[in-house]
Amino acid sequence: MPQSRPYHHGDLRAALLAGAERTLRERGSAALSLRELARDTGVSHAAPGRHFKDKQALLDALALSGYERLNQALAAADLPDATLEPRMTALARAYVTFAVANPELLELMYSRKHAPDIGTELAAAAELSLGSFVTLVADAQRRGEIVPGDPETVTLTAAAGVHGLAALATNGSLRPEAVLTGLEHHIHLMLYGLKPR
Amino acid sequence: MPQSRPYHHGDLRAALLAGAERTLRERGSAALSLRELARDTGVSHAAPGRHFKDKQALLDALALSGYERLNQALAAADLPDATLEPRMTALARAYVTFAVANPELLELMYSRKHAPDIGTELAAAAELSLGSFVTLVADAQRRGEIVPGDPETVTLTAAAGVHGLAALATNGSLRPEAVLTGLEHHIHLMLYGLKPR
DNA sequence: CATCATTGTTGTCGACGCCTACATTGGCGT
DNA sequence: ACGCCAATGTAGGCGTCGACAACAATGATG
Repeated sequence: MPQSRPYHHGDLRAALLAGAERTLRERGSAALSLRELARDTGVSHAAPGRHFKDKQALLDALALSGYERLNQALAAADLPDATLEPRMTALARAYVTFAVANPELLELMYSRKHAPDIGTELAAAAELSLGSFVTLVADAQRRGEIVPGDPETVTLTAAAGVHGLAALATNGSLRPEAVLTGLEHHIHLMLYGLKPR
Repeated sequence: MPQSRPYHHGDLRAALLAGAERTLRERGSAALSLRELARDTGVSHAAPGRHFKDKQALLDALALSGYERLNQALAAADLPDATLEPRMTALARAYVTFAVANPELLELMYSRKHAPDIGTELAAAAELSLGSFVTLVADAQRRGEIVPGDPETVTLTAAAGVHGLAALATNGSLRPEAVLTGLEHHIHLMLYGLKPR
């Protein structure tokens, strides 16, 4: 039942992305081989070239899809009407959860090596992720729940804290569950500061 | 003056590490090729194999040397007698400065793919970096300058903030100089929190 | 129904990582 | 002083990879 596939695959591009993400998750981005990917997908070794001009283009596409899913997760987790602390906690939980579930993908998304052209597209997607936190900060400032000042700066401090937590959770410095269960506490510390009141 | 080198290089291992780091800095870890490195160093393509069992071993050695220099920089920048805020600022500045000066190296150090055996050595070096912040927090708690509670947890929040800043500074989300000049402000926000007092 | 852009295949090239067999060297024990 | 040997470097080869070019099948469009 080798059931010879039709000459045209139908949706090879999506199949390649799916297979590539599987390998990425299981063995890391360095282990990704276009030829192996083609074999696993049942096409010739040059077929991927029709959909991705080179290996970097495939990685860029993976990163972009990662940002889309991350942004979706952040949007779904947002609590636009909640006050600062629960809202920040919800967003942070979504971010860290994504990071823990897709560590290699997140590493790829943050990796510094992307073509300059797709770079703009990726930068836009990345900015969108930050956007969730920007509006959170802006809303909170409007309600006086948060220190005044340049929203960008304040957002940056918050985003850095969340991203740093995710990074430490995914690179083995920290047990991921510990980060997730202790998240409320961490967010509380972030919001109220390390100095005693 | 091709001055044929003596058969034995003298310190090939160090020369390889230096050359590798140069390539890492200029073209990223993916562009690192053992054969090219051997050519640039003027030895045969198999010579590196005498000092690094495979490519990953070379990368591990690079990461380890990175941790050593980072720890040295942190130790040199520490102000053991200063109060919390200036001390934290000094450490954070050293960390972010290192990150901005060695972005690819830091990415390699944080990358998730290291052999399990060297992994222990790397983990120890990484823990040493965190150590600077741990003692900072412990000292501050002793003086009552900081919230009480599990020092690990408190340290984690602080370290995550600093590392997150460094990550955002190196991956292009942020202009590195902006992070460095705004560091005092960010640290202040971290210590005093985002909520108004 | 002819045409042709799209998509997949085959074949090839140079470079790479890694392995094995061999050559040179310098240090160590006698 | 000298012979042995571990350490270090060399030469060659194997299988795989990414990229490219030339060719084949397909199906949409007129």
